Amino acid sequence: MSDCSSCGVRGRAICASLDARELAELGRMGHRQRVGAGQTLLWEGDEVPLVANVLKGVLKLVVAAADGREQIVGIVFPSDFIGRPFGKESPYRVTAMTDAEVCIYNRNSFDTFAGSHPHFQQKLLHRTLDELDRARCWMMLLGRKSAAERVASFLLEMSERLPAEAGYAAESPTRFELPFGRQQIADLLGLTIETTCRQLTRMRAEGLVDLPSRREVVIRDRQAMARVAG
Amino acid sequence: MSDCSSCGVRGRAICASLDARELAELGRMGHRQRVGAGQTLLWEGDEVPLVANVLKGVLKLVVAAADGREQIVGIVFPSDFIGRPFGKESPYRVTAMTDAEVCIYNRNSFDTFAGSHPHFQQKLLHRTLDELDRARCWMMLLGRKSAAERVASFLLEMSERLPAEAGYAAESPTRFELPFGRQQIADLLGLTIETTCRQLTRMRAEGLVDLPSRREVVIRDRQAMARVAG
DNA sequence: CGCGTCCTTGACACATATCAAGCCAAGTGG
DNA sequence: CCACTTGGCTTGATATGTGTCAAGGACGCG
Repeated sequence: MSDCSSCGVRGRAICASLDARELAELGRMGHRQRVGAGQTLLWEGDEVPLVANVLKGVLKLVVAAADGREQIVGIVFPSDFIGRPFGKESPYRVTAMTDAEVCIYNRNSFDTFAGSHPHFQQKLLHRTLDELDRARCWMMLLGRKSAAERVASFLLEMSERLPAEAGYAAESPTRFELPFGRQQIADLLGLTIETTCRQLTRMRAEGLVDLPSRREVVIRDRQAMARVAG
Repeated sequence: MSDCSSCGVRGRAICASLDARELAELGRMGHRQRVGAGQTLLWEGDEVPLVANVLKGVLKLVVAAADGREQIVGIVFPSDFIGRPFGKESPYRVTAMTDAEVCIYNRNSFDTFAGSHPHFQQKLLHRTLDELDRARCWMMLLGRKSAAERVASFLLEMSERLPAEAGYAAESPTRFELPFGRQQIADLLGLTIETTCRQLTRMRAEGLVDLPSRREVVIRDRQAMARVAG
């Protein structure tokens, strides 16, 4: 059982639509859990019926082929929702990219709760629609964009979606720290690690970005970057 | 105002969750409309607030870049739902691939109706979740699969999703007619028309498929095809 | 029959993958 | 504090799959 009143994402997660009594009811059904970086919370085709809210950290949704190729099909941040409500098994793996903390619910109880709280379900629908839009834009990137365009698009999207860290400006920060390494950028962009790397090097050489350390990025010319993103 | 009782997809579309009284209410809000092949129902960034159900025909959802490159990010069949409820503009274009017929609703009225009919909204959520899963699997295809794998995956998916035409077996038909031409297959797979074409020719030469006419497909070796699909 | 559109095939170019080495930073143990 | 190791990153050389450009073929339609 979770103490929702102390929850860091209270107000941003789907739970925001609940009043005190409802929140208590849902809280009794869920519990917090830590997930270490690299640990997998949910396997594709998993029987385990669970859904969750992200409290802390960043997780990836991965579709893997039999031969080991991987494509990251989504990234979830604090206050985002994880899982496949309503009986279907998850078609993708959910793995933590950083140390994370999630609030887990049994899917059946969650489904029942959602079914009897329309406002809550509506929130879930909103989120799912937004996710769908994002996924579809990403399909354009994967299907039609060049390596340079992909990397530029990626950096711009990250600069907007990454939760502002302490010390960085909140709105469209120009400097941010990626929660993952080169291979994972490649898996996200549908490229190899080498191509990804070369593009980053080139962009640094051209003065578009600065890369102070492995995971830090400074966008030096946002406009030019947007032009490259296509 | 539509006559829902005579609707061809009554029972399969989201409206299936409604009783007679509710159906009448929704019916008063909607009206049928024909959309000719090639005609665009909805433009990306469109202000027109509408959503719709597909009654007949096949439509594509397209994301286009400034330079003309296009990526099809979804295909909708009869009983499928079109549009972006809850205030956001559609991020993609919706164009008919065949002569089609849709049942159109004003988005605001639709939102209000959905908000007050939880069962209906739940159906919408189910559909959206399914769409999202499908989109994510497609991302794997676009990001990581070879041309041969893409074409094979495409043919298999079409053989399952294409509404069975008269004269064809209903379940996973081996013979079917594509509702679109080579360029559109290419836009769907993130390939050029030439590459798509060559792969089809190769598969025919290898005896995997038969292509009796431009739009007809016969899968001759489903298992081998699945193996190629990766 | 002639015309237009879509499809197919071919030759070639090029972007990205692949293979292989080396580099760098952080950690570990002496 | 300094070798040494390790894992991730970067760079280079080369291969290859897919795109591009161009021509020809098939089909449908007036």
